[in-house]
Amino acid sequence: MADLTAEARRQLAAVGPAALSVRAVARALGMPSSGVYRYVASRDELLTLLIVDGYDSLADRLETTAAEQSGDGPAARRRRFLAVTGAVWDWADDHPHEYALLYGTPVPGYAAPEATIAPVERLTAVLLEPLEGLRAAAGPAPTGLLAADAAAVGARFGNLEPSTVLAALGLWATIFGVISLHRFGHTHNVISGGRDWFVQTMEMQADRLGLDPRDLPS
Amino acid sequence: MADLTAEARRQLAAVGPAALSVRAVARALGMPSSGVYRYVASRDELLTLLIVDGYDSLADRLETTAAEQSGDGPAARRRRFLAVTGAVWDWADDHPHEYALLYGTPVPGYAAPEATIAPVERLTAVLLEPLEGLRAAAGPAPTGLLAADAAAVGARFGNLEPSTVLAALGLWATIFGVISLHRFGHTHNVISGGRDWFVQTMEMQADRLGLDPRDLPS
DNA sequence: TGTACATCAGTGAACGCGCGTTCACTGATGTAC
DNA sequence: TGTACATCAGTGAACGCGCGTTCACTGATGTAC
Repeated sequence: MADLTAEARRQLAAVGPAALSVRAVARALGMPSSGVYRYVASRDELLTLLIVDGYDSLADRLETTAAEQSGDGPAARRRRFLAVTGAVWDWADDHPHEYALLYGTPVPGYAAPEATIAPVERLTAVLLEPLEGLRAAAGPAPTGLLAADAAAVGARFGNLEPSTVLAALGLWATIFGVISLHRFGHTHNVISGGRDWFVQTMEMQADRLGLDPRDLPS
Repeated sequence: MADLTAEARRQLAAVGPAALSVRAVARALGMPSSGVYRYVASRDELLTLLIVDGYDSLADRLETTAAEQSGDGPAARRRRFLAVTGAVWDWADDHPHEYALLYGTPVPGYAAPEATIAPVERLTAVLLEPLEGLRAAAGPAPTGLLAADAAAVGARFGNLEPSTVLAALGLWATIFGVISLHRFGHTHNVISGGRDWFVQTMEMQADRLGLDPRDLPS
């Protein structure tokens, strides 16, 4: 079973989610294609396994990065914020097909299973943590339906204010927007240093969110 | 030929880019599958046609929206900015599969052809136009490799300052980040009113970019 | 310690499917003299 | 005005492919008495 997921991961990295086939995985395992069905009910279930696996891999990386940049002051929070967001970029760079599987076009007819909830929460938690306690300059409070959504998210993750949640949702979109535009080919002939763009955009976001800019190296 | 692209568009809207097949299009046209090859050299070329078509469709919509919101003052610019960005959301909402084709995972082994350059420039122009002349509060200037990129983009589209271009690139990422996260299923159980989120995020962006908030209806 | 039986990992053949693409062709339309 | 020829849109059969999935099975491993 471990061999199966390991091989599926390898195939995914090699050919991408769309071209991943049960038969190819079985072939690489030296097994008839039917053998895979002892472990997995369908191709969709195999993909689900890989999706959960991907979120876990990304969350692991971010948690490790956050732990390396621990500290309580505002400067440490800013440093951690930049390190963690940068780690998202780097993970996507190291795992382009996994990134596409998680954040690209969903496979048709596929509905995210419950199994993804837990690792996604880990992700959210580690991305939001540096923003805890922020109240200044985060921007306007959400209104309408969004106010309730923001309050719910804020309560679930470290008691963030609704205005901070709204700002954080914008940050969320910006992180994955920059990475997706880059990974999916929209920056060709526009931006030469993709990571520079990401980093400088994240610094802008840190300023916007009111993360302390003082006491930074260089 | 017009029938062909029209039918291909219809198929795309119905089944999505991944499932679009030469044979299905031919079938719908009451033609043997080989007939399509008189007009198109391969499935890839058909997809390219649809991509260019998609960009044109989106650019048309944005240009129309911009024209409806013409005017020169700062308030008009802000109104236009919000209308045009909102039109991106609405277009994606009306053409989910086209959106996925343009901004989702690229089809494997596919390289954007030159034919997409022109419509993408139209898009860029209409999105950047409301930002012309902005200098205040747009944020820091880009550094390193990105400075040259930003200068080039700024010169090509209405003489924007590098700092404005950097801010605009962040805007670009935010627009498509919000829409992609929403369209690709990441806001389930998080955000109930997708368009509200988009609109309020765009208002935040307008503030951030220094687009005049005065004189707005309500 | 030895036998009987159940469990379970893996086998191999087969199913039906739809796909992209090639190829030699037919028959109608249009043009040139 | 009439004939000869070229162009070209569309035809139909066939190619080889890899896919997901089912099904009845074999043979080894482990457990119970």
